[in-house]
Amino acid sequence: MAEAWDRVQGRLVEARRAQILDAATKVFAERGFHRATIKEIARAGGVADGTIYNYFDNKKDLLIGILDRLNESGRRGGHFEQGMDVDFRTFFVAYLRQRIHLLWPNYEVFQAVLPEILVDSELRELYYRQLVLPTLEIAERYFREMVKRGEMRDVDVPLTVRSLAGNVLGLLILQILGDEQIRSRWEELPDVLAEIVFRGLGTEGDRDE
Amino acid sequence: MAEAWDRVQGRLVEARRAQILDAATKVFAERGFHRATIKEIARAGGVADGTIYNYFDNKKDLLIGILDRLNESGRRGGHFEQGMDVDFRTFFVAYLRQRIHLLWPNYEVFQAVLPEILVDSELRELYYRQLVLPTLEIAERYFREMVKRGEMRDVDVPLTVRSLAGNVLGLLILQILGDEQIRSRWEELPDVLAEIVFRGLGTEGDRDE
Amino acid sequence: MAEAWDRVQGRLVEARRAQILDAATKVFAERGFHRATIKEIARAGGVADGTIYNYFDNKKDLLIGILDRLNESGRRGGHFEQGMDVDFRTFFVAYLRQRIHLLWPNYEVFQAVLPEILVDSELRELYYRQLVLPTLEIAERYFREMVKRGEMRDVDVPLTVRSLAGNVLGLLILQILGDEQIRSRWEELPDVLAEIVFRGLGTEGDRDE
Amino acid sequence: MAEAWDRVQGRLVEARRAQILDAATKVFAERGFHRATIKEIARAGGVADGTIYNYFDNKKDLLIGILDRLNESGRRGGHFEQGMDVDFRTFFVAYLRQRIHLLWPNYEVFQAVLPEILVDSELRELYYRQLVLPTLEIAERYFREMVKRGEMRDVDVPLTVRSLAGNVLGLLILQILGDEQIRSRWEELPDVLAEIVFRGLGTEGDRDE
DNA sequence: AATGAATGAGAATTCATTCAT
DNA sequence: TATGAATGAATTCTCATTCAT
Repeated sequence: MAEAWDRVQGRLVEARRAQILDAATKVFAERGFHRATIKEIARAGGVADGTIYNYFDNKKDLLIGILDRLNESGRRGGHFEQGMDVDFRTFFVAYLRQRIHLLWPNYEVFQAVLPEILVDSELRELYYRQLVLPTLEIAERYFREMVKRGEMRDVDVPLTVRSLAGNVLGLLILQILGDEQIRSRWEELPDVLAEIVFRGLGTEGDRDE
Repeated sequence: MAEAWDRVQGRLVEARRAQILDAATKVFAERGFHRATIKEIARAGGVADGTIYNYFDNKKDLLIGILDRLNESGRRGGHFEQGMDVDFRTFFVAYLRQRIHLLWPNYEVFQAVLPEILVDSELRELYYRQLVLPTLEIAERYFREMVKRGEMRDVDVPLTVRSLAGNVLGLLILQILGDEQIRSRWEELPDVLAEIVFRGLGTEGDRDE
Repeated sequence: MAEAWDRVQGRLVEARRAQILDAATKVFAERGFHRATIKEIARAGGVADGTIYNYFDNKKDLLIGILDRLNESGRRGGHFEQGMDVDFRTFFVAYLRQRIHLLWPNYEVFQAVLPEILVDSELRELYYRQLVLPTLEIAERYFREMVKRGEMRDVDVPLTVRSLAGNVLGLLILQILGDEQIRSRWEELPDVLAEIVFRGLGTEGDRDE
Repeated sequence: MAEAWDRVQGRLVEARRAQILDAATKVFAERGFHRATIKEIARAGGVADGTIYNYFDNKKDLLIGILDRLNESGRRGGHFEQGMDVDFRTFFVAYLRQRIHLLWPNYEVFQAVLPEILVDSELRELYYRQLVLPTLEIAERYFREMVKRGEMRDVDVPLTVRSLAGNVLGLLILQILGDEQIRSRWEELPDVLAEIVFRGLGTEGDRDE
């Protein structure tokens, strides 16, 4: 009995937390972390100011909450492990497509979270360790495997992986900055990136060096 | 006479503005725009709080001042126009190297400025229009010329250019996030990027499609 | 139920507003609008600084609040309409007495409010339109009626009315300036004013022109 | 020699003081004492901020300077002493006319000075003792003489004098408040006031009581 | 658990005054 | 004497957080 009650309670608490985090994400994205006020978030979430503090310790904790959800949704997204079976290029395009379709429709979450991450060393570490570094490491392992299998040239794996990750991150920022091309054509990005990465920019002559 | 005096005055004003902007850059990078207080900046710059307001209208104006300096130093940096004579790859690596050597030692300026840019639509537009878009457009013109000359494949110029710009921007952010690899090996980035872009990741087989 | 609660809330809000306005009136009168600080007003009202801003938008809004109360208390005061039945002089003295007994014990409110009104064009208009002009216009209508009825000479109604209003206003200012005679004998003012206005200063001879 | 030099110096100093006080009067009238800044006054007077402090101790001293000039110009204006020869009513109208023609064209000076006088007890006393009280006392003496000579009824001299002074003061304030009637018809005021004061408002019947 | 009024620390900004030139 | 840059005390206002109901 008590267990069942606890489970119901837990659900309610989770629902309320989610409701508040949704509101916080929205308001942070629109106004930025510092300009956003607890009052605004409370109103957006349909609760009272004080209620937020029943679920989160303080304002920054809301940001951490958003990061945690990002973390989870990242975990649920496709991973490099699944790409061991198909050939490299096929998988690479599929992975890029999946990532970009995960990021772009939610770029506001990043707009909400990234500025404060860049500014707060605690958040910076949290984000880097929990989200960025794991992804980089998985990619590195996958790339090394690909090199071993002869599906990829013997590139500098760490920097190459960072270049690719940075590429996506940088394009996301151009999107946030309001670039019209990216805003309207982001769905073409996976193919263009794959094209650059696999065929390079140069004409045939360049390949001979 | 009066002219000479005006010139001396102008120098003094410029020197004082620079002194304050240096301090602001430092403090913004360390603490973020919002956490940074005018008092801190004043102390860091060795002036009184009020003195800052003799040179800048308000706190945000300091950020705009930093952006303006960025704009100028960007103008002084090498440009694509200069690359019309040498072959594409040679120029590309040279250009990347120059850019990265301009950005990396000053990545704190970006750490100071970028978060607030992402959050403030006025700054966002200012930064995008004055710094990002012009660079993109010059690069596009250069790329089109290279395609016409047959030195580059007939790629999607706008998205390709944005991919490359985004790549650098994203790597800069990984640096800000504290990535150890980039922090210690950033000087190798131009060559690695060029390698990816010109030779691609794939083995010979990929090139035949 | 909800209604009842709203009513209770409304009462509490009104009480708190009144409490703050009382404090503001006191401090403004003692120190003047500009020298008065929010801190002083808060302390005088027994609330925290921030609480004031839960009830008023800004410092000037406090002054407007005081004016509004003045407006209301003015409305509750006796009016010329009530004087249509009795003869002119009887009513005039009664009206003067009532007005002066309303103003003098609260001359501090005017000391609080008038200086800033004279200086701020927005307040000036607010005060003139909401308090002065309506009174002048009602008086004008009444005077015209009295002229028509033959109870008053055919005087220049607008300027006469302004002269009488100005007379009271000017005496109030002499009171504020600390004039000892007025301070100690203000209760005699209605009769003295009526005497001047009805019998004039001159001896019988003057009346024949 | 030294004397002549001193005299020239004195003139220069007086001229500079006047120049600054003119500027201060203008700016105080436009913006009010507190909103007016030394910078504005300096600019309006064509001098540097610091120069003002070579002639006046502080900001309030500017106001006292304005009051002193008012005092002097008041002394130069016509006085009750001159009215001993002509009959009361003739003199009264002439005096009112002269006063009003002195005050109205310079009502801005009062707008500059009065609000702060009402608020600052030191200025209040200064103004009252140096300007108001002397005038009241001279008028009282004159009125008593008129009563003695049988040219005036045996009125309550102190309050009557204050009523008349207050009348003018109050009308001046209605002018400052922007009353259209007074603004456009102020030149008629002396006659209207005299009419009220000498003939009263009532019809013949009232005079018999 | 939810509420939202009250709190007061903290920050940006203003501006009278000083003083080195 | 005139200047005007520098100063920093003082003030308004904001808003995260608390807590009595």
